[in-house]
Amino acid sequence: MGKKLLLKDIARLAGVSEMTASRAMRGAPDVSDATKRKVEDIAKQVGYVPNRIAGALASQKVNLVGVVVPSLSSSVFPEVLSGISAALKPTPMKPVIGVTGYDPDEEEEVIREMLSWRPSGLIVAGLEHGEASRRMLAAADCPVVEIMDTDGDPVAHCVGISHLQAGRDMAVMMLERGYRRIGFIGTKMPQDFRAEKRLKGFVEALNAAGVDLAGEELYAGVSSIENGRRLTEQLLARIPDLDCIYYSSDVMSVGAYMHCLASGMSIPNDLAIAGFNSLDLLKGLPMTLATTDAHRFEIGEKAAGIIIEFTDQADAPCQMIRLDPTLTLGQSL
Amino acid sequence: MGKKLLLKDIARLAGVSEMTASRAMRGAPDVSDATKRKVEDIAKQVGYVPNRIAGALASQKVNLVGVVVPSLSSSVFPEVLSGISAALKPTPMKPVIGVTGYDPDEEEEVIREMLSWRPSGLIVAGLEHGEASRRMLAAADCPVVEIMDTDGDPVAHCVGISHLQAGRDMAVMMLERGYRRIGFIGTKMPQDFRAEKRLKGFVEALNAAGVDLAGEELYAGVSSIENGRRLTEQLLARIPDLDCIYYSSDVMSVGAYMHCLASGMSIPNDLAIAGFNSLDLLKGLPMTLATTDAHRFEIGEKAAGIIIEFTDQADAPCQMIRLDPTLTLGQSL
DNA sequence: TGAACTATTGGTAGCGCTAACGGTAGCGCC
DNA sequence: GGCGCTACCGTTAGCGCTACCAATAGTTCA
Repeated sequence: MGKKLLLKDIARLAGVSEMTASRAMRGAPDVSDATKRKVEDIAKQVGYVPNRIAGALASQKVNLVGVVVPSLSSSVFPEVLSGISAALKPTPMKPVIGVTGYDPDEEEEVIREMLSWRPSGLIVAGLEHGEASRRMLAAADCPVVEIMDTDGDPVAHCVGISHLQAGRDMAVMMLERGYRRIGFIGTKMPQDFRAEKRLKGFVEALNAAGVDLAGEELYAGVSSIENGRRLTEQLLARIPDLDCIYYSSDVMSVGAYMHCLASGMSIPNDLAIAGFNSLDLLKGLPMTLATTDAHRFEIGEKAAGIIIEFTDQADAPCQMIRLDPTLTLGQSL
Repeated sequence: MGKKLLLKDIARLAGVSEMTASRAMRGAPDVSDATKRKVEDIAKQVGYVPNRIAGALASQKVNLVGVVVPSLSSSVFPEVLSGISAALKPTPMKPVIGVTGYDPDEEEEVIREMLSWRPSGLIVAGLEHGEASRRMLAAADCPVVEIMDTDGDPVAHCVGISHLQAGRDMAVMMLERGYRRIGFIGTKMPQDFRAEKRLKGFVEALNAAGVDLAGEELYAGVSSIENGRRLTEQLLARIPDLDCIYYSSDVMSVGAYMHCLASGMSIPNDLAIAGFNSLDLLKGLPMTLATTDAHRFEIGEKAAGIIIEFTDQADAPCQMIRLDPTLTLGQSL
């Protein structure tokens, strides 16, 4: 184990002042090439790793961007993260991930934790937060971006799609294709506000056409193929004449597909299905399933872009970027 | 935006010294309940968020555990993370995730970045690292745990399974079931050392029984159902008499299943398949597929346990925890 | 030649918080 | 009263680094 190398140690070894060593390490200007090389060589040789805690405190700069998401287990947020990473690549900033597990209290704690490190920016999924969380976000002295969703009242900048719209679009599409006995299956339902909004928009558009939602299964647990399959079976047992089901996630609609495969039902003749998110999972299936692309990568990219643009521009007017959900019909509708 | 509230501000507002306010905020002892409550109330009221950078520098304590993984897009590492989070729950430590994208240079940078924050511990996936990375890990003045894999020469503590063994076990199983024309399909193949080890053990055990690997597809891209399907088709086109294929991942074997569904092949009669990792993805399929459970959650738990156990016990002897890969036969072999 | 520059280096003073220790008050006890 | 407690609170001195200015040497130019 190391014996705690400090900047002053490598300064001494290099025969320069601490200040010069610091400049050399950071690639700051005003250091001769020779000195810089010497310092760097010595640092590498002895395995010096600068203490950023001290550096950050002294410079009042932390090149980290907090990213607060509810979950990493589906590929939804990892893809948003890819977008963020891609956009941050040419800058010195790095993303730091916090996971809330769809729990508002946990979210509050994660946000507090993030802000306590005084990041250069904060990206938070969703518009729904506890009172304390909202206050912290509003009072943060770094740019804050709320992502994924634009239906609501953002505290700060905002990049996302309208999930109400996504739900409406899907309803219209299903009605157009002639379905009338339509159901909905969702997971994480009290907690996943975006799925709830899709359902709301969906039902709204159905009603506008004089059609009622024929039935729904709302499940508190996670999305999975298994649950998709089980809940589909369950809903069909309750309401056998359904001709179409809208799922809160592609993972669930794949489960439905599996149910149909296993029980010999034909899609879309016996049952039409549609999911949400345009997950990779859908690619490679023998049949393409209807879904909606929420532009996750792009959301991440644009959110990071806002952080980059607004660093040290504290009270700039808040931006709102609304992307269009893109519906794919597939062969399942 | 806030006007930069400092501890001294809330101390003044509460009519106590900075030190007392600090103790109250942190729940340190030697503060009367009345004072503590007063300080906390004021802090909450004005929305004070402590500056942990300063706190960490002063106390030389950072309650963060770095976790360095190659990817978040499959559910492999998120589940390891769950295990880590679960184990850290009762402690004040929190995980911080770094993603390398299977790139050694990126890994070096991520490790350096992590260590520069002086975390309480570091968990790194894999045993293969660049020279500089190894040096940093060896010199780190916090416990370091390498996870997933035990076949190699750990720098530090180590928790994982033997992938050689996993490969061997699967070969033995396939031979037992009577397959002789056996192929392998893998992704991320030069970079994913663990998949490579499984292949090595697999081929070794086949050879030991006098059987040669009948063919293989090694693909540099990512695992996906789509790629599993495509590569299966490709391999079968090249070597039509294969009766069994071992995949580097369950995602890929599901792709194979899709290929069989789409082309009317019967599993395991026309083709037997097996994957790896016992992903959730497999649950809910009309047929259970052979796989091996690598105990990802448990690996995360045990790794975090080591960090907890060895904090401030710098030069303790390195532990090595080897879990047993658990093979599930399913209906596909 | 000397003033005015540029390029490079060093010293000083914190950044915002906490460890460590030093008080002070209140109590019980002999 | 004095001693030894316990409970609480304050003062001092940094943590390891960097911003900011001053200083020095080497050049250029009028």
